[in-house]
Amino acid sequence: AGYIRKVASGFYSWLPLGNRVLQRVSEIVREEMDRAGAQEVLLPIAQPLELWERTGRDQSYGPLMFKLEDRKGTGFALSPTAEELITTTVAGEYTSYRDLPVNLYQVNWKYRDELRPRFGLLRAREFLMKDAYSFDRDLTGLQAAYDAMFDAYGQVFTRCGLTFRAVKAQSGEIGGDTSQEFMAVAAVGEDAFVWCANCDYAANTEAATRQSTPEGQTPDVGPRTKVHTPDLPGIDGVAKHLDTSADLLLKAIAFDVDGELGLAIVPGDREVNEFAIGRALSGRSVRLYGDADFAAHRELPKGYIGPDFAGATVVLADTSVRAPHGWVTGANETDHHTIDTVLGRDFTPTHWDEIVVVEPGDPCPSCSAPLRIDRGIEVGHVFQLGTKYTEALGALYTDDAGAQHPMVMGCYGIGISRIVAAVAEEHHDDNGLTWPAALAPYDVHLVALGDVAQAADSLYSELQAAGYAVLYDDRDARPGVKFADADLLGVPVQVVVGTKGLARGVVERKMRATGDRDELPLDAVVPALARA
RNA sequence: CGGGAUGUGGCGCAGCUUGGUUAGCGCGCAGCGUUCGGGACGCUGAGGCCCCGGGUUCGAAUCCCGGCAUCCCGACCA
Repeated sequence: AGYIRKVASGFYSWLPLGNRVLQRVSEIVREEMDRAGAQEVLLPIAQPLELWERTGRDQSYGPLMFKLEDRKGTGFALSPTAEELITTTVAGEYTSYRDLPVNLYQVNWKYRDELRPRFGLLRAREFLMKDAYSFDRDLTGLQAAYDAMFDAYGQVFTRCGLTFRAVKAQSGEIGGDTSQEFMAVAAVGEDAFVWCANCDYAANTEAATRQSTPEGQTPDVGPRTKVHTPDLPGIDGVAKHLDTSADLLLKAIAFDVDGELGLAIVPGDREVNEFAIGRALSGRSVRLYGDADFAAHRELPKGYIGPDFAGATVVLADTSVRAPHGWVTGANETDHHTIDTVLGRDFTPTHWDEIVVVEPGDPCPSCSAPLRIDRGIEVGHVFQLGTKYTEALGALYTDDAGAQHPMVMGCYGIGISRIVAAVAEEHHDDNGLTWPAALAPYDVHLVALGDVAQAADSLYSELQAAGYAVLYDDRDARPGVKFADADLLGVPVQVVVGTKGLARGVVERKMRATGDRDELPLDAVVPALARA
């Protein structure tokens, strides 16, 4: 429809129509940020690499950053986000408890050299983002700032016409503790999220958990018995060979925890959530074993590790392992499993938690109703960061007793260019776009048909004088072309001035989204539009 | 980074297997004419380093080698 044009993978030019939509989203965001008490700033996109070295994120962000050098060889990065720069800025400008709280935001281009840009604007390498950063004296202040931002975000997405859901999130690279994502519900979305139709629980798949299983009775089964299970790759093969089902097997997934061996124990039909292991062992560094780890630890019988493996210092079991079964598990010996393996008698986990990837139908952790999974586009994300950046970069304030403390920080992002794509995804039909009024590039699409220039010109002026943004199609083209183009561009209200109607003193109005049409008196178009 | 595919006027594509006239089609664009309320039609015309660099050959869009770019799946990441 001529809104954007691709320049390179992940880079887009915004043409006149697209730019107008982008500006409208930006203005909505600015209004809601200002209303929430934030102040707009504008930071440089090219930022000294030295700044990123101070928090170590030049390494952890690494290849995701576009880097460049000036003529003297000083390194810069194109901003993928701006925690470092805003924190040093605040450290230089605000020093007293009397200065806090403060909340600064900008609307600016961000750059991330994604491994695989895709889906047009949904995952671009250059994208317009609103990033806000709050600084408070303490956690109470942070919570208030976070809540205000959360509410403002809801306003923004509602005004943009998106169907969205706020979900509990994993913080990821940015760091910090509490965080929530705003997902625009869309089948093309890259992210799956879990939600409960019965209560307000919602979380992305990394953060989602199911209701825990209570402690059960000890099952009445015979002694643990070793069986020969050669050449049986995978859980299903073993289950079939032993004439049982995958959910009665236990997987023992090896992971590294601060250099020691950990095992994650889950039923054979479930996947381990690596993030959940990290949460369960909070404070410790966790990483699932890969091929290189098994190569370095020949003593591990890969594929045949049991929950009682002697070398493991941490045995973290999903609570569903409490179910009273005689489990089939690895025998800690290649080509062998054991049957009738019983919790408490044959193995004892050191830790319990919810560590499986949630699947549809699992019980909701807060109300036990069946959970559902949908896909969405992440259009916003709010974080409670704490003092990770303010300590590293020296953003301190002096309290009323003269003591210094790191400021308590939050950060809040909205993908503005991504919203444009998400709204287009939700608001279109076979003929083209059907913009919500708040985002449309124009309020009215005025179509002149035939020899009506005088009437159409004056109506155009009249509408503009009344404050409407009007797209005026006065081309010398056939009616069908004009109608089709008007539908394609998706301006919410079409006003058609034609010779037939003009003879009766009327123009036709068509609502793009619904297709509803009616006639308006030529001399009362503005008041009629105002009533709608 | 692994797998798959594609690069030919502004856009969408054919031609390549089997090398050989001025490289073709649709849309779009320009001029003229007829049309004119749901993507009209006729005539005329403009517009192409056939992704780039090597090579084979009398001759390469076509065959060979090496790059680059783009898209899709996955891994990864927000």
